[in-house]
Amino acid sequence: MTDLLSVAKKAGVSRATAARVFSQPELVRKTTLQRVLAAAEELAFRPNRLAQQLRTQATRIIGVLLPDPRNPVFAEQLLAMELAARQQGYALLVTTTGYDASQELQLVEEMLCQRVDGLVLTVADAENSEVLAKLQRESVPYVLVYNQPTDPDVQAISVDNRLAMYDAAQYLLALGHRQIGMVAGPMAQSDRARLRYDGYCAALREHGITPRPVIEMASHTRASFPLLQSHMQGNEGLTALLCSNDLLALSLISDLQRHGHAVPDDISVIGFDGIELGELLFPSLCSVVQPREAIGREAVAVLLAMMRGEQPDIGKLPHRLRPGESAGPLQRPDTDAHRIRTR
Amino acid sequence: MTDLLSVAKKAGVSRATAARVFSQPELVRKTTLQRVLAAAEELAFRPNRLAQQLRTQATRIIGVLLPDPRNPVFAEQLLAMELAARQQGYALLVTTTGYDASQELQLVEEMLCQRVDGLVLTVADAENSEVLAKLQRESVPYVLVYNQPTDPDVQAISVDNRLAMYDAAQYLLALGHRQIGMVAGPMAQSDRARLRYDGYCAALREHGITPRPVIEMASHTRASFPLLQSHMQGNEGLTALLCSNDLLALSLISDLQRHGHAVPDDISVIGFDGIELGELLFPSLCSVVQPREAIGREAVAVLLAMMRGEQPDIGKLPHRLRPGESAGPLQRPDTDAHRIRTR
DNA sequence: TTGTACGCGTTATCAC
DNA sequence: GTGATAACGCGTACAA
Repeated sequence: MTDLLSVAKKAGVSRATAARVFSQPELVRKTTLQRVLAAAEELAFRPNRLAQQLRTQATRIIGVLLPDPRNPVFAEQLLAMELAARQQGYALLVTTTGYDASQELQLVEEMLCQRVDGLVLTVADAENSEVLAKLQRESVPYVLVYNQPTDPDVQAISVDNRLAMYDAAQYLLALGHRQIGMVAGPMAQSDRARLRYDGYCAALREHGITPRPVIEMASHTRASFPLLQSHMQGNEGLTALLCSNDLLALSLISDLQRHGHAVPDDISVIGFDGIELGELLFPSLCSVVQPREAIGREAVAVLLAMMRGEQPDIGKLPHRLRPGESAGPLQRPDTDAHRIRTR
Repeated sequence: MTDLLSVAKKAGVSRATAARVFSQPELVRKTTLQRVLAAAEELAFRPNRLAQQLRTQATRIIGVLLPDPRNPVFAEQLLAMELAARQQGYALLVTTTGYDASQELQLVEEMLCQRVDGLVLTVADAENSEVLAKLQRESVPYVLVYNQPTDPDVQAISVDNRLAMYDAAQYLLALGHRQIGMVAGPMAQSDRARLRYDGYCAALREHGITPRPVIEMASHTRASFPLLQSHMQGNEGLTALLCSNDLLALSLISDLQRHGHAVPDDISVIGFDGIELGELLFPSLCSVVQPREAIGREAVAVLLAMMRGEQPDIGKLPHRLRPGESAGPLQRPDTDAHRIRTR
């Protein structure tokens, strides 16, 4: 691959001049500029970013660590980040953890070796994370996304998870529901699921209702109907469910339907994240919407600001409850309800 | 950030020795090894991959270009690639095009500046693509994914799109359907959609049925019901639909349901891709499954083989038709059918 | 306006 | 076993 020196030779100038053509063209006489450009073209010169990066000690690469791109909430954020980053001349180095905290350290370490200019991370549990502990002692700027750590010193882009789920619970309460449960993936692995559970509890208590324990699924994104079944029977059977994320909610809804429960007539379901897909399905998914694109854009913006030495103090991003066909008013008990429905 | 030289000094050895500690530890006396390691630890030495890459002329980075990570088919492939790549010590530089061919060239160019060791691309249209034309003349190994170019010289990982859709159409024919349509996004932008349409046509012709023109949607992933409506009325109204991808199928199904058409009783729908989500919804999505994980893994494997100078001759990967609740046997016309269904 | 010369942090090829 | 030393390709202060 041709380098700057060959271009310089061909154009009959020094390497410095050739270099300037690309870095500070305004300092070069028009005619020589043309000559160099022509030579570069002819030799199919392609500037070597590795050398630039090594020389300038800046890569314009952002390291991204996320649990799983198959969850649309991350895919949507990723897309937004890539767009925002590119617009500022940054590229994305992407790694995935599969929600496995034990991989985080190693993956970040490798991105640091690559000298990424900054990191955007979604860790499993921000409260006790090796990675975060390590990054505290490093000088690389980093931003958490979706995580909501208690430590105010670490920059994090998220909604107010507690309040968001509180709002969702209030929504169900306003619809007349009293038997409300919450479904989540492995709680120990998710700081945000715990906050959301707090919000759920708070809302119920305000109405004099004793919150139920979380119905914990083995997977973050896939519900298991048998684990739910017992909670749905009898006088105190659930009439509404809050899910810690949309994928879980969707899989729950279809499982419910398959087992002859109508949504929302028999049971209302609310998700969390507000992924696009939810709007597009039938029944459409009622969900607590996190502004995923804004979160992605903001993550990049904040990171770039930090690189400039600024201290962007970020507040929580706004959530909103998106109504949907999956959540409706409490139905009066009606034993015939099932008969007229197909399946 | 400390470099090898500082470590060497601290350990009282030359830089060469310090370097050997990391590259060929067996060539270094145990005691000096320890000393260097200790010094490295103490100084928090982190090898600079940029320098390594510049020196060795190899980055162990794979450039990835894909349309949109929000489409699960790409997210699933991306995850598989990241895992496979990492296992071999490679990292992923990811860029997105939003199905916009005019961006492909520029994005690839930037990855080449970064000196990626290879490229994995899904282009809009492999048949007339600037990027591919350019890459022909470069020496970087690259692999197409999902694309199915006619040129046998360009490596591509895909299923046999034509045959796959042919099979799907046969499946519907076997279920008794005769009024079968195909829905797709912008055809001009998708080589694979065109092949799939060919398959659809072939199957219908075999049964003496005249294929219909594609029902073309403005978006690759979102159906518009009004565009479909006219095709569903009357004696020759459609009873089954093939979609060029799963997202389109899902949005179609929910639109149909919302407008009072039952799936599959009024109309059967088959998707293409076999995304996980399809299985998890209700009705579950009947779909032509592409082995997304295998495709991702294979893309990386083939690329690495090419880097080694091998010429991996790859055949098409197998597809399979996954039955699902969205496609069923043709129902005899029954004008009361709607009445007993809710909504 | 252009050229000279040094350094970014490695690896690799020699000698010793 | 270990140590000089030359690349890798570029940016940039400084001199001309």
